[in-house]
Amino acid sequence: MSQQRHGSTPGSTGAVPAFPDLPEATIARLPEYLRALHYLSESGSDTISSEGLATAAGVNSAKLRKDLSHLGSYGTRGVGYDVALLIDQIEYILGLDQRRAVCLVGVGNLGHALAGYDGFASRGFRIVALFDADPARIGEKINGLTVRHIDELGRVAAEESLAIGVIATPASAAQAVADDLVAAGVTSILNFAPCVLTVPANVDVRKVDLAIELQILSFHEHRKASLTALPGGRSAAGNQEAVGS
Amino acid sequence: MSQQRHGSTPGSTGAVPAFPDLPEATIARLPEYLRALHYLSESGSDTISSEGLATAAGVNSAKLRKDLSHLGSYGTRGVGYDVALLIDQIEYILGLDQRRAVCLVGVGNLGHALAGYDGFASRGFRIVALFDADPARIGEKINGLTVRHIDELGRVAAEESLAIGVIATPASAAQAVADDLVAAGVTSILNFAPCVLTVPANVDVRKVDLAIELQILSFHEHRKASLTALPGGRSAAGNQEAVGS
DNA sequence: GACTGTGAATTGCTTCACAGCG
DNA sequence: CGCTGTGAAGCAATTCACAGTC
Repeated sequence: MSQQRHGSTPGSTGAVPAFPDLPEATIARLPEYLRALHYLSESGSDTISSEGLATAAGVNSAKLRKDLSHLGSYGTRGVGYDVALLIDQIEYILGLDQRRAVCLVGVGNLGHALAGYDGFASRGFRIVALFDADPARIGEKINGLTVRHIDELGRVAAEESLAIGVIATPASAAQAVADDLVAAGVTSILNFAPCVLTVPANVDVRKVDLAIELQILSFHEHRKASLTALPGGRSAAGNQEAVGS
Repeated sequence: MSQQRHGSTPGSTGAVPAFPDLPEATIARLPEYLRALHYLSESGSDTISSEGLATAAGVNSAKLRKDLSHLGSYGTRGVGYDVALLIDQIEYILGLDQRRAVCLVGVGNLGHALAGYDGFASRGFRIVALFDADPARIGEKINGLTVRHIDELGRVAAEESLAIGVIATPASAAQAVADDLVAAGVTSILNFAPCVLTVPANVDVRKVDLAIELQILSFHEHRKASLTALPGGRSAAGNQEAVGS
């Protein structure tokens, strides 16, 4: 797949494709651009302007251009971006061409839904194993995968070169599961349990807390209500915010 | 991203408790502080230092103190914060004392899980209605609620003073559902569908895209892999990031 | 002495505005 | 002429460091 130069690390001797040093905020938006690009691609667009792509991704065009400029120069002045080329570039940067193996721990209410979510498979990931600690759940089949006991994690991780784990257990179990994942060599964790995880410095954790998202909206409701109660009732708009840090 | 400030309008005459003008970043962290405080409260702590609370919430103490200072002065120098008092304050600011009514549209795979998620009920919300467009799903009972046809949304919204809606439909249906919600008077939307929604300026949208979270982790995996392949193998740590904008 | 609250310094992100290219 | 790529300006969030308070 792609060749690639830019963003060489200070001491890089240039043999290995040095990894571009992207701002976190940009990284968090690349997946959204990718989604928009796939959509445009399916709609038959071969090229797209920064303005058009920005609209499809819900950002403004200056931000989009700056973000993409960090990846290198993949646009054509006077024309726009080549949709297919940009898709390849972003997928390469995100490491999606590798179809990473993901395991899911905790097959309760939410875990069940995640195990059956086809968005993972269609967007670059393979769920390769489901784990739970509850004996009653072991052996259950979900979407072609059998739920195994958490003790088997180490063995499966070795076989599948698991790098990403998803935690969908209750908060009380999450830290122990995170420890198990780390011990099994997992270096990225997506945590749905409402708690903070402690992990070694080389492990990345992202947290999604559904109640927190609602609470943030609740704040804005509260604010809007108190504003309309006031004299200068401006139409007072907050708007589309995407999750990401 | 929300453009546009909140907070007291220039001419506010101050009769109504003017709404504090909090930075977005602070707002997004308040729910996490609240969760940590409830945890500490259950563990029997009556007071907590900024250091202790920061650790429990996964942030550093300077940030926490600055965040809380925006709410007013609820700490005692030399001692720390009163846990119960701070819980009340944050719940008030977030508008959680009102136990807001929430409806959920789309009772598929993910919607099912959300409907059954007790974290909503336990953290300030009442799910009061479930909707779907698929006739086969109408009438189904989940967690004591009956799935209704989306056409009933307007009537239910009026009865329950619905302000928040959750969209868990496929992307193809999401915009139409958003339009219906807006028409029914909903002014805050939590969107799980992988697409950008267009809504009036007074409506807030937050988006959660599960595949995007994994893709961000995938990027970090890719980066870590390419770094360890390089000479100066720094221990290269990114770490705990919470979702929020 | 311990710990909060906060100005000042810093870092990072976004937006502007335009030069440069196709 | 249209549109990208980017320095420079502007803004927001984080961190520092310490004065103020209990």
